[in-house]
Amino acid sequence: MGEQTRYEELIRQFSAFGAVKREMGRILPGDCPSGSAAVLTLLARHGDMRMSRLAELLAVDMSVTSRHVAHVAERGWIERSPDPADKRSRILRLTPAGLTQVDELSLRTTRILAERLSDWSDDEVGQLTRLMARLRASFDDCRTASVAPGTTGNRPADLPVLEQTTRTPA
Amino acid sequence: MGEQTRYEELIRQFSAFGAVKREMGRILPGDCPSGSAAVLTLLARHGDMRMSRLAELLAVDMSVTSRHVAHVAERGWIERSPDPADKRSRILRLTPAGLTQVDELSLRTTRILAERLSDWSDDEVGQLTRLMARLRASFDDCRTASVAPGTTGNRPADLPVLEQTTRTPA
DNA sequence: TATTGTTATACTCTATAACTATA
DNA sequence: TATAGTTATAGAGTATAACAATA
Repeated sequence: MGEQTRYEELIRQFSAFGAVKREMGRILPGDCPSGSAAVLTLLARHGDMRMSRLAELLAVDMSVTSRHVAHVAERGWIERSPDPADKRSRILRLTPAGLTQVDELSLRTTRILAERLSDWSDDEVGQLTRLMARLRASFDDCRTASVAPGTTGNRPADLPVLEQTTRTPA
Repeated sequence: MGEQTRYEELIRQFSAFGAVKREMGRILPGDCPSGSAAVLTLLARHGDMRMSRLAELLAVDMSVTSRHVAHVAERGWIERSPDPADKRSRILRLTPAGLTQVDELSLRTTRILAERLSDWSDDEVGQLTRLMARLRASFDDCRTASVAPGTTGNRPADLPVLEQTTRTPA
């Protein structure tokens, strides 16, 4: 029973998180919605990559990735060059203009967080970051585990090996 | 510089949280999408209320609330009775069928969390819950603060007075 | 035959604005 | 005149399925 209640409270916070997400979205540049911002940010962090890898990092279907990528390509923020190793694939690369856009995004999001979380300690920000990373990992693990061994399921490839802190992954 | 990096990592987790949200959404009943589920859950938790109060708790525009409410009303999960005190308003109340639906939702969401978070300690679940609640409060506070004093901005009325733990709200 | 990527279609959530009824 | 709520419209994100090109 206590377990049930505990999860229900967590679920309520999941639902309420949408308000935070929307608030963050409001400060984005007009022609760079959250989908585009995610593409640019991941390319800046992980470097050049193929569509399929980006879809994996975004954890969305490749059709969705394709649309986001088309949007940022139209604005000159990325280039799509053919992959010499596999002519079906395209290599995505951030352009100088794209890098500028990434800096702008970083500036805006950092600014709003610094404002909203002004009374949070460094440790608290770190705790939330770590727990949310672990939450995603917990969901990813289950997904890959149920995809059937051998299949190319989505891996939590973005996770920079964050310590599991209190517990070992069993 | 370290502050910038810290926030950027948190933002990345915000973005990645969408995958968790979508995964949770997949296990909902076909005719009860997340918007409807949120309405039912809030009514079960807080009791009868008016549209405006529900919009406040959902932290979305009342036009959005109106649509969600219409959806659950069409399915017989809630009743809308006129407010004797103000004929413009309607009082929303969960029906027995609505309560059954809430139980079903609770069952499904609790089950998936118990599965995915099987290796989380009670303390870790509590920490994440508390930090996400505080995150929302931090964003809500700023919003009400900038709405201009006296205006009816959205209050964090859902927050069950969770302890601010490490720090006092200043 | 399987995989990479694109496109068409459809659904959900959201906000803005116009509108009705009541305060 | 201001507020509670509804509805119309538009924009963003996502998934499924059909399709093209290549492996």
